This record gives sequence, structure tokens and C-alpha cells, in this order.
Amino acid sequence: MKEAQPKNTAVTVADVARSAGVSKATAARVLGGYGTVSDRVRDAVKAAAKSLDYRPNELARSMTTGRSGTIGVVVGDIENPFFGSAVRGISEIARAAGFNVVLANSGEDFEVERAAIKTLVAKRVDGLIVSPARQSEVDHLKEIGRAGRPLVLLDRAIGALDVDTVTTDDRQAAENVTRLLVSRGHRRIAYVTACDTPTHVYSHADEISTASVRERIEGFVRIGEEAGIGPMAQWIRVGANTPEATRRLTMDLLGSAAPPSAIIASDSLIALEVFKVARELGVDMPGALSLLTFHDAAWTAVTSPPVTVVRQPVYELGEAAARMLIERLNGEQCPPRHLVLPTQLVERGSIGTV
Amino acid sequence: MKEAQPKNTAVTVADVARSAGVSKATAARVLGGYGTVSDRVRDAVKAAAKSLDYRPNELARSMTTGRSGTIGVVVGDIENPFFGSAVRGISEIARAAGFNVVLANSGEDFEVERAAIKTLVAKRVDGLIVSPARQSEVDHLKEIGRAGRPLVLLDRAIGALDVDTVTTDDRQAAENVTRLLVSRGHRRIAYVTACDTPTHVYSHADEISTASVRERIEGFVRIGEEAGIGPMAQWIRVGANTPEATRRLTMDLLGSAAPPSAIIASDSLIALEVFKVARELGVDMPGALSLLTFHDAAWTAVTSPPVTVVRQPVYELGEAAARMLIERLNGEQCPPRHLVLPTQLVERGSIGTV
DNA sequence: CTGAAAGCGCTAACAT
DNA sequence: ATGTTAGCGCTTTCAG
Repeated sequence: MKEAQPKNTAVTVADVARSAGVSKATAARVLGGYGTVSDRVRDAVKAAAKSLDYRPNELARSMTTGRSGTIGVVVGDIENPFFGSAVRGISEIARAAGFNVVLANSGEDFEVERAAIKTLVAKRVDGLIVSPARQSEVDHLKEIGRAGRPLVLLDRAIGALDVDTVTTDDRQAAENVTRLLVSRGHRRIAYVTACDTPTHVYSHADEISTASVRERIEGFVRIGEEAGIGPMAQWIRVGANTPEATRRLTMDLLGSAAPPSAIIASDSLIALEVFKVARELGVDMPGALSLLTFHDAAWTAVTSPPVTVVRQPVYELGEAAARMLIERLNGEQCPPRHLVLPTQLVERGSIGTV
Repeated sequence: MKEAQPKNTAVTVADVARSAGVSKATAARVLGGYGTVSDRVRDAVKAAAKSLDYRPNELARSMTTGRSGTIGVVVGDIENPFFGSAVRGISEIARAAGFNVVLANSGEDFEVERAAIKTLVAKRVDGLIVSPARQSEVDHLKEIGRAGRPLVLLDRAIGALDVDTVTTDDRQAAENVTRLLVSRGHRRIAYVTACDTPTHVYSHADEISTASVRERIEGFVRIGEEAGIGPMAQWIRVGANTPEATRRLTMDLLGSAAPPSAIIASDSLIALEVFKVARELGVDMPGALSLLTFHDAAWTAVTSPPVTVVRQPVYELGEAAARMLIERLNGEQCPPRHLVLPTQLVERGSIGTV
């Protein structure tokens, strides 16, 4: 049945054509599924292809068509469930539309991100979805447009860049939760983020390079100061980008003379560490410390107390980004769209009253 | 400084060559970084490339060299932190070695897996890392070898396939934890897995298509029967592949006339649901129910009680798989290697004594 | 050290 | 409906 092929001899359209007794073009037509061919010839070619164990070369196809059927995705950390869900959403939509996903992990390192984008463009991905590490750097992103590929920004918009974006209403969510905490009597509220500043100390929102986080901080600060519990800058902690760093930082916070009565964690990885430290220190939650986090990670529902969260539709974020990109790939020419998905406050039990 | 290029005119080696006043071959040599070129010419070409905003076409390069600098990765579910970590490990090693990662999510669906592998091979990835959904199906995997690409199996080995594998000592781990539970007096121990059988009921290990899980079940059964608490088949629950299914199944288990005193969860997603259900039902843990899970997911340390787990070196699993693959890509010819990474029992507090 | 020419495997006009 | 003929952008002999 099966003709064994010498391993190193790639079977090409030409081989199949010869074996089927037709021209290369005809064979290519049936193998590539385009143009029109008579049924008889089609069957003959297919048979020949099968018996020769023909395997199409997508690279060659891409060369001539100019489309690779691939989209590049650059995220900060695929290990973070946030991105895990987003990438899953992207993958599903992409697959359904016949696209492959090339994934690059920047580790939130700008240089890695830049290099990744460069190779993805060189590999001729049809388009890119990027969650940029810094909102201050845009050259490498503009490069994508210059190369004629559409770009969709995921979770982190950049004002200086006029492209499609899919984000959540970070600023508003931050405002809401801050307001909530204030209304429960909290006056010492800390905000902890993985983003870092050159000095590892926060002084102004301008220093926060990740757009989504920056907006949250701006919302946090605004409401806090409106409520008269400011200045808020003293309560912002940056650089919680490893469990160890988060731990250290939380220890400092909780061990200080005037510890916060509430902590807002910028992502679930941070919240997890805060939770651990609080427990270790025997700090009662929500009695002595309230905790609230962005990202409704699965585990937040099973702790004691369960953690109150800002639920972000992460999977949908990924889906939407992929859909937008594919629309562009299909020729959509409308001006850049900025999709903002709503978040939802899920009150569970980690917020107390002061 | 920057010459704006007409968007749709891709600059090629030929253009750069012309502009620099050298032959195409010479320009290609400096642009591609191979062969030997005089310093003067090199500089001239580089300058021309920059001013023309030349962007290499990796596709064309791959066409002629036969190497794409890309490795394909097929996993069951990137949303599962288990695979998230593994993929991160793979990505880091790949990046360091100059490879890109094309990720495909099979959703544990065999047909999707088959299709993904087919396109990855057609796209000429240099090699593949796969965590196969079924150990009974090998044709599509053998295809990879026939196409002349190396394959490394991740987390799930397949006996019928003689390729490199990286796994953990699942059987032994299962034996150990079962023994532990027995020693603590448990005689009604359930094992819950996402794997499914055609009938959605377990009767024999042969029906379990995922290699790693099958081995665990075999270990579980063996120790249980040796300890005289068998037959064990009655305690095995399959099909916990969605939160809802897991929930239902756990409800059944805990609501039965003779509920288990201990549950072994095959992955952390399952453990999470079991935990939720137990709490909801007011089942005391570890008093009335003990819980143990495979995969040391981050959250398992913060619940009350914290969950005892079989820690698998997941990130390292990914790293090792990538390393092995890259070795093959570099011409390593040794017979297939089977790397088995050790797991570790981390006792926390979810196992009680009966 | 540099250039000319021949492909890689496929698709895309253009004929027939 | 099918065949002919050019390329796509790059690397790679093989000369010089």
C-alpha cells in the first residue's frame, strides 16, 4: 500500500505531476485547491500524491502568495494565567480562521520584545498581537506598520500609536475599587504592581511604562486624593515582578509603623504572595487587612476568605484581539478601533470595614 | 535621515545590491552574514540596506536553506498552568538558541492535534514537541519522523514510538501517594482524571489514552489492591475535563452512600473544583475528606488547609524537551533518550488520618 | 574576495 | 480545462 520514500528526497509538485502524467500547473491546482480541474485529473493527481507521500511546502506557497497564514503573538509572560487565558482565546479564533500562532515571550523585557517583533516580521507573519512592555517605546511597533502588517495591541494601549486596541476599563475599575475601599473606611490603601521604575520607587504615574497599570494608578490616585486620604504616591509599590520581590515588599508594607489596612494587587500573582505573607504574619483577613486584586484567577474563589477581585474578561480579550486582526487581514480598512471590555467587581470576602 | 519607502514595495537583496553598486551575491553575503566580504564592501552594503530600510525575508531564506528556525509545540491546553509553565520553559530555551515557537493548542482533541501537526510539518518547522492527547494514535506522530523532523514527547510517552521523551515518574508518584493514604488509614480512595473513556466510565487502564495518567492509575490500582482495599476500579472517575463535569462528578462521589475519605486529583484544575465542592458541601478537610493533587500549582499553598501535592518540575520538563530537540537539530544521532524527572511529595495539610 | 547563474517549491498570469 | 512560462527573495555552486 504505502510506498516508502527515501527520507531525504522531498516530493514536490513536479514529482506528483510527472507521476500523474499532467503538467506541474495542473497538479499544483489540485494540490493547492485552487483553479479548476476536471474530476478525472483531480483523482489521478490525488492518487499520485498519496502514493508518493507528497507533503506540501507551505513555505514555498507563502513565498509566492505573500501570506503565511500565521499570526505573531508577543506577551509578557505565558506562565501568568492572565496571558495563558488570553493566548488560548487568540489561538481558538486563529485556528478557526485557519491561522497558526507564533508565540513569543518577552518576559516583560523590552529588548526581547523588540527582537521578537523583528524576527516575526522577518518571518512574514501576516499580522501581530502584542502586549507591549513599555508604552514609551513605539519605534519597533511602528516598524510593524511600515512592513505592511496589521497590529493589534492587547490589554495595553499606547496613545502614541494609532492602531486597533483591545483593553479593559482599567482606570474606571481602579476608581471603583478605590472608592469602595474608601467607603468602607479605609484610609491607608496600598497599590502593588509588577511594573518597575528606574529607581524602584514610585513618584509619578509618568514613570509607569505599562499602559494598563498606569491608568489604574491614575484612577487610584485620583479617587484617593478626591476623598482626602492622599497623597497617594506614598502607597504605591512598584517592582513586584517576582514572588520574592513581592514578598519582600509586602513584608515591608505590613511591618511598617503605619501599615495599610487594604492592599490592591495589580495581578493575581501578586495577590497570591500578599495572601501568603499575611497568613504567615498572622494578619487577620479581612479584619486587619483587606485584599483586592485585578484578574479573577481561579484560585481566588477557594481561599479563606475568598478574594474580592476585578474580573477581567481575559479569554474574550484574546478572542477580540484575534478577531480584529483577522478582519484587518481580510482587508478591513476602517480607522483604528479601540475596544474596551468592561470589568466587573466580584465581591467575595477579603474586604472588611475599618 | 530616513528615506520613506513606498509601503507596498518590499526592498530586496537585489535593491540593496544595486544601490550599493555590488552584485546580488555579495549583498546577500553581508546581509545574510555568511561567506567572506571585504570590510569596505560590507560597510557600503550595510549603509545601503539601512537607507533603503531593508527587511530580510526569512521565508525565502528558509526556502533555500531548508531550516526555518522554528519549533512547533502542540499541547493540550495552554490555559492550564501546567502547560503554561512547560511552554515558558520551552520558549526560554528556544529563544536562547535562536528558535521561534509555533504554538498549537489541541484542546486535547485528537483531530485538532492531527491537523496541527500536519500544518506544522507543512510549514517546515525544524522539529516538534508534542504532548499527545492519545497514546493509542501514533500515525500522525510517525509522519513527523517520515518528514525528517525530530520529535520530542512532552510529559506523555508512547511506548509504540521510539523517540525522545521527557516525563515525570508518574507511576511511582502515584504508588507513593496511594501508599501514603493507605498508611493513614484510608480505604476508600478515589482517583479523578480529565481523561475520558468512550463510555465515560472506567473499567480498565487500557482505556486511558493519556500515557501519564494511565501510569498513575496503574500505580494507584496496584498499591490499592496490594493493600487489600481493592478492587480499585470502582474508585476511578474519568471525564473531569471541564469545571462543570468535575463538579458534577465530585458531587456524586461525595454524596454517595459510601463516599471516599480521600480524593486524588490528576491535575490542579480538578483539585480546585474538588476543593470548591467540598467547601460548599461543608465537608471538613482534612477531617472528613483528604485531598491530594498532581501539580504543585501556586494556589495550593494558600488554601485552608493548604493542599498536599505531587510537585512536578514542569518548567524544567519544558526546558529539557527543548534542549533535547535542539540537540537533535544540531545533528545528535544517539538512540532515543527517555528522560524521567523526579517528582516530590509536598505534604501540606490536606491529608488526614482515618 | 566578488560575480553570474541556477535553483528551492510553489503560484500566477497568459495562452491554448 | 490544461499547459507554458515566469518569477517570489534568497542561498549556493562555480568561475574569475
